[in-house]
Amino acid sequence: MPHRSNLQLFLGRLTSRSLLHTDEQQAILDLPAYASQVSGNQDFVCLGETSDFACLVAAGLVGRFGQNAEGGRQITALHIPGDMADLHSVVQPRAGSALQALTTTTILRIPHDAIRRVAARYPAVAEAFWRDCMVDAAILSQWVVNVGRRNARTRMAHLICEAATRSRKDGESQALTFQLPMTQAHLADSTGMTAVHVNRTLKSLVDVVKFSGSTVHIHDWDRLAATGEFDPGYLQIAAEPAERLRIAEPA
Amino acid sequence: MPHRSNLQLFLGRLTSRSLLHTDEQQAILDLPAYASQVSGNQDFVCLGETSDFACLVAAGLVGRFGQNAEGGRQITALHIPGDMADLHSVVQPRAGSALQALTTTTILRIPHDAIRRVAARYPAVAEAFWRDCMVDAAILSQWVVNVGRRNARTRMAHLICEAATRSRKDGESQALTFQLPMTQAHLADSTGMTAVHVNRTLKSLVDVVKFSGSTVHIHDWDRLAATGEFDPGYLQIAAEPAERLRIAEPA
DNA sequence: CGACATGTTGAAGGGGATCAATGGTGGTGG
DNA sequence: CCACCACCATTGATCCCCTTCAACATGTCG
Repeated sequence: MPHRSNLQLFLGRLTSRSLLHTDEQQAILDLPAYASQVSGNQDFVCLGETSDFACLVAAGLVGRFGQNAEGGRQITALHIPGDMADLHSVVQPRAGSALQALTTTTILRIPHDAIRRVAARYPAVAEAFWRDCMVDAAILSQWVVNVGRRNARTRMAHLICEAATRSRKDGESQALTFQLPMTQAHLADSTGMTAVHVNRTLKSLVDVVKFSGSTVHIHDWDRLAATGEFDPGYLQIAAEPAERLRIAEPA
Repeated sequence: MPHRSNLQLFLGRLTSRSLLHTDEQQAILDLPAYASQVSGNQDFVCLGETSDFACLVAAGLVGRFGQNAEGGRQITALHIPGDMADLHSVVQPRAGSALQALTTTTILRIPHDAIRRVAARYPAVAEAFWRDCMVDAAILSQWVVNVGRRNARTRMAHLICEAATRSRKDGESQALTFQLPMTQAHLADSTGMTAVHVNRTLKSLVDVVKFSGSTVHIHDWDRLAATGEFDPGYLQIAAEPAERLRIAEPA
């Protein structure tokens, strides 16, 4: 199956927080997936739409968008490759916000039916799905704090720290260079700022972090994390297998 | 059992969105619950703490709190009676944010064990729990938009509309008077503003909505909803039983 | 009655928005 | 191969929403 490696990436996300047996892992890898390309700044899930599949990001970058009455856009979540952008749609099929590709993106559509079948057969998988959704919620909660109670520099630094940490490959230490194909307008929509002010803020951070095209170079992680008031705990990235949880069918 | 009516309220929340059979409903009503009082401005779940119970709000008001480095507080969620304030803790026992009573509050502590047993025995209940958590996430997502892309008047109006709609009793139409025991400082922490500016903003809304102590009087719902850009869809309050979902064990 | 939380009001300042223009850069087609 | 165009980054000038600080009023509860 050609999509195997992408499902593997998603499985890696799950197993970094939840303990799954090999048959359960296999069931996830065997999920049917239908690839499609979406070009930048194009919605592939629209507000209010009812879908019968969930979207796994295979490559590129996806943003969840909200909007105010004047048309001002606000990104409420970012999804990088390996993320299931709308796993919640399994349990709540009517989309409460739009999903848009921020750059050319490949997504795998996975039918809700198939996901539900796996979740019904393996309670530990259902639990892992639920937990994954709750990590997204924890991130959302941090974003409220970020936008509500931090100034521009801190917001921007926090966003970059989060993106860097989430981009980290399983087992690796913090990468100081990673891909983040966002324009300054996207950064503005993520932080509740203006594109103009994003530009000025990035300039003020230039000796700590630097964008070159779609790759980010962090020169001083400690300083970036300090100015971003960043504590990675909420991302629930288990360092040790022992920290991974399994509630279903206790041994 | 003395806590029966509170569990009934929680059950009502669940069944307003999910279809549950009578035995499943009964299992929820039979959950063990240990009441405790918390006085205002007092944390009862602390950041980073690992808990083995979830907290059902029986009376009063609860806020989930985040903080920035300078000590600025940000409320990221409000929980009214009938809400399980940290249902997510079932699947993620380490608290990512603090829970604080905003006024004198009664909470019922329900052991994770018991909740897990019910969820394991009745998949439809597990699904209802998951769905309930996703409604909280949808609210969180709206808060990001609110704080990120709306001005003070709109923010405040939106918050009040949301509180009013959530306070609505099952089956009733929109109440124009309801309890919301929050100080202006609490409102400020919920909207990412200053207490001073909350005061001025409320004054500018005075012919649409008015606080008297802890009760809110809405004089003109339509105008309040319009200035708050409020669309209740995200709260997923099913008007018709037919809109309620059940995925497990399809008929 | 006194202490303390909460609400109210004024004055001044700033962080970020807004508006507008210019400079890069990559893609595309003639 | 270059002209053109769309998109993105950058910079300056001005404005205003909201913050900050400070004082005072009001209420409430021991």
